[in-house]
Amino acid sequence: MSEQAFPAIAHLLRAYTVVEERLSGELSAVHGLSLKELMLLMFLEKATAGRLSRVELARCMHTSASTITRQALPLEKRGLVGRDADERDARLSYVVLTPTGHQLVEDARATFERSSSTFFRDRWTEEEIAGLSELLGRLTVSLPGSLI
Amino acid sequence: MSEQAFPAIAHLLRAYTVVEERLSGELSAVHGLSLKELMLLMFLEKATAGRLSRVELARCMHTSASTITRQALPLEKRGLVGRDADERDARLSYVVLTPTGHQLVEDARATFERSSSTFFRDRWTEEEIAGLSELLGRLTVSLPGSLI
DNA sequence: TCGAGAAGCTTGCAAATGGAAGTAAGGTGA
DNA sequence: TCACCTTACTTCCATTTGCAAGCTTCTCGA
Repeated sequence: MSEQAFPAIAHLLRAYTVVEERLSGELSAVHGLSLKELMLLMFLEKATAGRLSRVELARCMHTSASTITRQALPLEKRGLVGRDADERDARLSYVVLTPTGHQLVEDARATFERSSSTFFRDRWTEEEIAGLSELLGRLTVSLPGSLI
Repeated sequence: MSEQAFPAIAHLLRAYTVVEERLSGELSAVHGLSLKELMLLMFLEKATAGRLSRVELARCMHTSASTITRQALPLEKRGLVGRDADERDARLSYVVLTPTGHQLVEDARATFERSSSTFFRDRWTEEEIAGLSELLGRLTVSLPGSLI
């Protein structure tokens, strides 16, 4: 059993709350999007044809299907996503990125990137940031839902 | 602006959801505690005299005072924490760890440590885990609420 | 001493979320 | 073909949480 695992995980939990707080505030102020809404849109952008079924989205976001149903509703009302039916399987209803949504993702991603880099402004070399990214990526390498 | 900041933060967000999911499940099954409840108890254990006021706890947990009020209630009913008044300031009501609570924290911390180490079971050297811990610690070094 | 403002805590209300249940549709084996 | 099961999605209910409002107590300056 690792000696360093506990402090590493404890730091991860604390780092998350801080990162989530700052990113959410910035995104909400600049684009009127919550962090989770942007994540949803970015998963759509990354998907082929810019669309995913609701269960696929739930798996990407590590959340429940009912949450996706409700998170997509306000995005649909804002015209950022649409609703596509599958020709073969009438159970499926895809969430599809609209051109408006695509544009907003591009803008919000820039905000995300700018805000992300502020966490590392002081005393971080590019190699250290890349190292952190690589280590964190290894923690989740086998799981669905990567945006990278 | 850093090139690697975005992937690093994206990985951090994803790693958190996975870690939180597994830790919460394990702690809930073994000790009937949520992850946040255990964090609260561990902050008390770390504090001098095993007690903190509700606003101090809120700052440690990066949450609101009302949340602390409500999170402490079930712990109080289970006899894990008690309620202490301040002799000087009648506004303050400390949350104080009971002997029962202290024992449970010890047990649950062992579960936490064992579960934490499972994330690193494959292909991680002790140096890499320590490196990840150090980098994540640097992200939050200036903020309150460290358990380390 | 007294009044204004700040601080600590609790409560009411609204929003987000997960799980269970319900509905509709697809797949499968006899 | 047709029961039976599974899957996708939605809705209901309970839980968690933050913010605003309210109450009590403390502090500070006139």
